[in-house]
Amino acid sequence: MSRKTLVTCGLPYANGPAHIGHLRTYIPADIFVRSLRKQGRDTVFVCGSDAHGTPIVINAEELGITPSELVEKYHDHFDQVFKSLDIIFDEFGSTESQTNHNRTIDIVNRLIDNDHVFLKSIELAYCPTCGRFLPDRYVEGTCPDCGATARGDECDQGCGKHLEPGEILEPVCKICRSKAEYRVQEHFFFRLSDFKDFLSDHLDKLEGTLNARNYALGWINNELNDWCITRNLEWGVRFPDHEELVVYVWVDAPIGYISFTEDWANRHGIDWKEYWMNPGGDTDIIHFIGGDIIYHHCIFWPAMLKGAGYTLPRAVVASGMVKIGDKTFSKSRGYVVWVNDDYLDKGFHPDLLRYYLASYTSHTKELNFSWKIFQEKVNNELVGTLGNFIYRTSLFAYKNFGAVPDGEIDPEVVKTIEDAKNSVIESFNEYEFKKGIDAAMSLASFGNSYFQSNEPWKSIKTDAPGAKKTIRNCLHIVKALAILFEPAMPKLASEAWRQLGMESDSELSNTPYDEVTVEIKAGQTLLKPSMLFTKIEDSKIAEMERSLDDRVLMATKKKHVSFEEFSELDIRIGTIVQAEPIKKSKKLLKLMVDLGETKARQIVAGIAETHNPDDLVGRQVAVLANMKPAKLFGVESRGMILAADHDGAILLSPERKVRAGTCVR
RNA sequence: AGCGGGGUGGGGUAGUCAGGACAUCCCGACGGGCUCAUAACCCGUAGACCGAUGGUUCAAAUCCAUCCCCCGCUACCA
Repeated sequence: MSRKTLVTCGLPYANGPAHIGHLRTYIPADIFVRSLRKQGRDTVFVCGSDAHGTPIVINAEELGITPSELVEKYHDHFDQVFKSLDIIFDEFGSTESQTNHNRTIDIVNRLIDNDHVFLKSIELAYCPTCGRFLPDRYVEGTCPDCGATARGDECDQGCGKHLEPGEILEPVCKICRSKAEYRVQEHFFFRLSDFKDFLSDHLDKLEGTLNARNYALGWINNELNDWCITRNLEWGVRFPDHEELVVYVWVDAPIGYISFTEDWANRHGIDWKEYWMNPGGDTDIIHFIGGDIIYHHCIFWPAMLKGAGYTLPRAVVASGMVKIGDKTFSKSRGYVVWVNDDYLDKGFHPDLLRYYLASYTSHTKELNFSWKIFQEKVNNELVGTLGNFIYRTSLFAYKNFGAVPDGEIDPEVVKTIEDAKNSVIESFNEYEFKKGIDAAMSLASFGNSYFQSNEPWKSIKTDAPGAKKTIRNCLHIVKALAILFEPAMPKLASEAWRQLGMESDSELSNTPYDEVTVEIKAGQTLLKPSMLFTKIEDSKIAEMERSLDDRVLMATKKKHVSFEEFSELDIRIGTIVQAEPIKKSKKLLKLMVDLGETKARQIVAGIAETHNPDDLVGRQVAVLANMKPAKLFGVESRGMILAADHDGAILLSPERKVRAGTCVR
């Protein structure tokens, strides 16, 4: 009896649509699952919506709907997107479900019973203006450790450390921007510090990608802070016996992995405990996640499972982030490619995106999305190499024979297919998706080469049996290609399979890898071949690039201002009378500027990288004189020097010398 | 300045954890071939002292140390 495998994907947060960054995790996970099944492994694949947490509450409030309605909307959206891309979960649930609530309560109770939870009074940020406690990401302030601006429950911009409520200094309410205050509250804590030795052990054995393990190992060398696991919120899973508290979203979210398995198992009359309450049993749990939630999956989650007596994951596979034009994805700045609006709705085939995302670079590396490279990969690799080989072979066979001709299968072909198969299996099993796809692609290259060197178009006129043999070999390779490419491109591989006259489409996904060694049946009727892959036109790519540019432009576009509003700005010409660097600062200069006032103004300007202080003295520049005074590097600045912003600062000067203090309008 | 991610032929990228013989693949350049195929495909040529320096080793892109540069976020770009 073979081992059972449970594969999970990090839960999409149900408060916004899917972008291609999400897919970096889900597509490889789906490839992995399909590949396991092709090896005959008993595999379950679950995922679901992350439904709780404050952002959903706030978002729903703004839309005038209930959190539940909002969650349902995006849950359906993700469900549709995943299906469109052939990412097929056995269960796609929601952490809002009753099963998840029950499971969460069970685990929390077990943690309490096992003495891993304690009560403590802490100070919590409370916004007097909004009239509510501000959990997590609605508090902004300073990280107590590194001094960077920290938001939410982690110092996301600075040291990356997880922060407890109340740790952030100088809290500000992010919703209304007013100053928050700390109030004392009683909350429950999970004693993570108890698990240090256990985690050290666990991480040693943890499989998956190195980025996940190394990141986590780095953490457990430091002090492990206990986690506050309750929040003052209405929306979420009620903490046992405490009506006013809800468990922290990072407690009930991963528990979704369990409850989704439960729901799936119950539907199929299977005991879910075989997967989750059977430590040391014959089940492997593998988590696919984005690189941004490694801490939660490698530290917090295993400790929780251990503390509650559940089965631990065997592997954590963390994907690299997706960027656009070297910029981090950002909705607000327009750097985003939506799966529906920008891809599927534009008529692109889902398999092309699957191929591109999985084969562009290593799974753990950053992927810089580019329409241009997407086009290159599709046109050269998919169309030029794979598509062309399949098409030239099928068409030649169909036109000349109408069926699979007879002829001996070449030992060289057998060997090459066997090697490709082994390489594909091994690579996918090691989460090396690019490597696996490249191995399959090199079989297509071999096919082209084989076709070319055997010249069946010549031999058919002089040596019919020779031509038949060549074509049967090529068709045999096509069959192997369909099988090997099915995990990465299920739809197109199935189409190739169908055109070969193999059994029905749906069966390709159940066809084991080993089928590649079974010789294609001579005499099998071939269907009229059609082109599987078509080139993407330059104009289409130009259109996509333009729409991305437009979005960035829209995002940075400023609103109209009235003349009155403009008049609020006091812009004047000033003469620089003194300039000196600010110590310890690379970019800043301290300037004294004559604005026609009795005393020169002290202004700090970020132009040190482009301008030499000595060259500035005597120059006239445009100055925003009523800029609110601020301290930079401890130096007061009372104004702002205006400059064109292009590869550094290009100062604005009047056409000819004017009196200092002359108004600009 | 802090944190994170990178520096491999003209562009992109593999290989770095487990060090080894001509450094991978895609594009681009150049030359040839072929015509079954989606001007495709096949063959060949040129092009990289693997960011720098030092170390470990019989052997380093790969391990160690130091440094430089680029990108992202943040900070002090007022």
